[in-house]
Amino acid sequence: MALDFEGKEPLYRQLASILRGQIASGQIPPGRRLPSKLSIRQEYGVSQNTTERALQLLREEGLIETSMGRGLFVTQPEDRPKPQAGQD
Amino acid sequence: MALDFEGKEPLYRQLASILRGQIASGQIPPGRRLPSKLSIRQEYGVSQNTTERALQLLREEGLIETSMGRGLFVTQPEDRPKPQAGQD
DNA sequence: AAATATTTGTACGTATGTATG
DNA sequence: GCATACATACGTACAAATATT
Repeated sequence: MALDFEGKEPLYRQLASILRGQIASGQIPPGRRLPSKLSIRQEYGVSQNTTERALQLLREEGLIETSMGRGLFVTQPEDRPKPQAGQD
Repeated sequence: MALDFEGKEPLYRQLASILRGQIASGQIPPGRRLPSKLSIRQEYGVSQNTTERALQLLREEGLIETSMGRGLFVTQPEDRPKPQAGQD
């Protein structure tokens, strides 16, 4: 998956969608660590800010938890809140 | 109210708290427009980024709504979601 | 109608602090 | 002590929607 830099969908939302998909599909299973923010940034070619915003969305959705100095982790499904409307 | 630039509390949280207080106290009543992001930035001496993050918190809490090109508005209390824990 | 100003939204880059390994 | 990784914060630029002149 790659970002559409020309599209109207904001990059941080696109990035969030991609990562959300990887979590939903089990490609990155619960408890597993995600790539570091630096890796994500480099892989998708976006800024730290954009990466941060994307991750914050996932954090709000309860899909990931961040552990300072350790990394980003996929939450256990039973720990996730009920999804509200409008998260694609 | 002013920000404590030396304190350990992040500036964006401090700023959010101040604005939250102004809303809660009725100083800025429901339906009323808040100062623009530029004004906020200038008044408190923080960056756009920091202002944005503070406002995003309030947006998540349902205290404000933003209207592109128009401004930031205090939501009607009946439109706000039940407050979750940990919003000081 | 048209140009200008205001205001929010997105995005970049950079620097520094703090926690963990 | 050093490397890795997340967190906060700064400044800047431009796009998009709205309001004003």
